[in-house]
Amino acid sequence: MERKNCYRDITVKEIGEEHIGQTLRVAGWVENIRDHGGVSFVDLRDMYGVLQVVIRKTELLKGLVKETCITVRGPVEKRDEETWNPRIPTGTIELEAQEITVLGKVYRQLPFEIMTSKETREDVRLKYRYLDLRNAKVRDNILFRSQVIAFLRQKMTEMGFVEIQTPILCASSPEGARDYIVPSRKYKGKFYALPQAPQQYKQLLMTSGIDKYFQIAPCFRDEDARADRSPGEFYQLDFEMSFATQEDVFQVGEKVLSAAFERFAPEGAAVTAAPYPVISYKQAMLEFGCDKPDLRNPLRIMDLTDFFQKCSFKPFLNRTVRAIKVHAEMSKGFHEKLLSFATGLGMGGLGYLEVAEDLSYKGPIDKFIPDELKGELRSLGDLKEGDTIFFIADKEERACYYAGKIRNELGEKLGLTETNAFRFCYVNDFPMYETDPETKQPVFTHNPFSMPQGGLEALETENPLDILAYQYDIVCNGIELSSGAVRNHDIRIMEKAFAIAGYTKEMLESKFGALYQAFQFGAPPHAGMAPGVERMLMLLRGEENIREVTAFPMSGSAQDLMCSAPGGVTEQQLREVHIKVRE
RNA sequence: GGCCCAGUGGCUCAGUUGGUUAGAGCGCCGCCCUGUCACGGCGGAGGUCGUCGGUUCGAGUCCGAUCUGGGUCGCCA
Repeated sequence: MERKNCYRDITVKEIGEEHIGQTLRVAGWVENIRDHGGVSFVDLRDMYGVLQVVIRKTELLKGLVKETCITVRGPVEKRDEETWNPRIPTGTIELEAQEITVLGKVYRQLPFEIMTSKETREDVRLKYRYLDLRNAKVRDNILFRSQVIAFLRQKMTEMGFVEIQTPILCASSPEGARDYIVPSRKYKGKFYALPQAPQQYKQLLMTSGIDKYFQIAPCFRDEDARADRSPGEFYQLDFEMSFATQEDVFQVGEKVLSAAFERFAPEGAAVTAAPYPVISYKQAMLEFGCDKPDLRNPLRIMDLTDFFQKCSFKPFLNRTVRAIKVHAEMSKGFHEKLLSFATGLGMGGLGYLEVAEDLSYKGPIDKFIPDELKGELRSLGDLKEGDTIFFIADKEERACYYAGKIRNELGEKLGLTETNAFRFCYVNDFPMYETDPETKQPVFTHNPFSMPQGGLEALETENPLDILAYQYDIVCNGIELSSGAVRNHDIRIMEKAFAIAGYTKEMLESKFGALYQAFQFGAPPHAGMAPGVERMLMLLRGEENIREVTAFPMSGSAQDLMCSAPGGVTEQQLREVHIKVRE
């Protein structure tokens, strides 16, 4: 039991039938008042739960309204059995108030009702977030977040990782997202930047000889929001390991994520056990139509481009043809809805064939498939009686994209996609470079600090677009949880890699000076990743919006509606940092 | 920056083809009620319909602009 003081002897978490007969003091908020004239009931809420307070001395009700902060003293009593409330843990007891003291008075009408705050307009909730958080349903996500973060810390520490805080005020980095910048007072015209990720610091820690680093790291990016992406700041479970290969990182990632998901997933949820399936970027784009495969969906996309070049169906000639085989009952109405979904995406149509009992095909495309090729299609698609095979044809990139969308739609609408499951995989072998559509020159696809596969030799001899990077993502249920890479720790390979992307040695030296210098002094090979904390929490809680797992979120347009940030500053503050705001 | 949706008492929403004094539920205030637990009953207050401009005899409703919020594309190495 907590130490007693003038506010309370016990919390609602601790109080129980064992306290019946004792006179105790409890503190909290008035969640509800039910006034029956001679007797009244107050639901007293603290962080842990709700306790019914009975008031027989009517004068004690005076001054109480919903959400008044009070302390109550009186005997704990057993309720008559017919008045038990099975919906709360304290439902068999109540406290009879002998004395009530108001600790925090309510002076104004509340902007919304606490118990139903989630139904209120979001900007109003955010303006009064401290009231929104009084709602147990809202608050529980934040308490849950605390537990998950504590667990992740414990797990990483157990695995020998050292938590190290890296700077919040650091140098602006030219690559990546837009930086939040902070003007310097001491150096006129110079700026700090808030870190988009502790990327360079953690690599420098490896160079320092720290073997395994981690951090629940705040990251800041000045980009526009999405439902699953806060504008401004978010947290990553950032970690990095020396003398580590891709496989070593995979083992740590799957260990910590499976442990966390097994511990915190809803009752009965299936969680992928380590080791996770590893899917190459190329395979993901083919079989899933995107680089974020949702493995809850059993359907796979196949490529029938070559086959259809031998057939006479004109819309499929000189097109990439992807196909999805489904074994499920489908009504005419289902096909109509699916077709309108497809055309809604921009597709010209959605052909399909049904496999009949005698293994012949039913569908308008059948007559374009020569009889001698019908068997080939059957074996290519492993087609059986009752199967339906859908065809998606377009230019390669479109066909790939559409096939992915159709796969998702089929999986969901036919009920094939698992529910209450967390299906993880790694996606790896991302291309190192892609072509900039404007300049037609190679640019880094993802992280410029990744090690190219094949090292210096590949950079010197191969077409840059064919070079793969030791770059990988963790994907869960179609959501990218994390990116990571084996880093490029060799200064010569780095110079070459940046040269291909159009950076001179001088640019590399000036923009990434610290890494460039550090890697000249015996840098160890190292690798890591950084799963997003909010993404994990959203998955675990089934929340669609990142604000629901953040205590004090900004609005989508990057404002703190509660504290009015960003806000103006005084002329003096501006002068001190050498800034004049243009009208 | 583009596109889509929304904005009507404190909250959630209704409001027909442009036509009387803009309604409901919850909350709030007052009174009644000795076992409720989203208690119940009776009564009451509370709205320049986001803002500005236009069309019209007349605008919550139609048009234009703008602000705010949400979603999304761009963006997010």
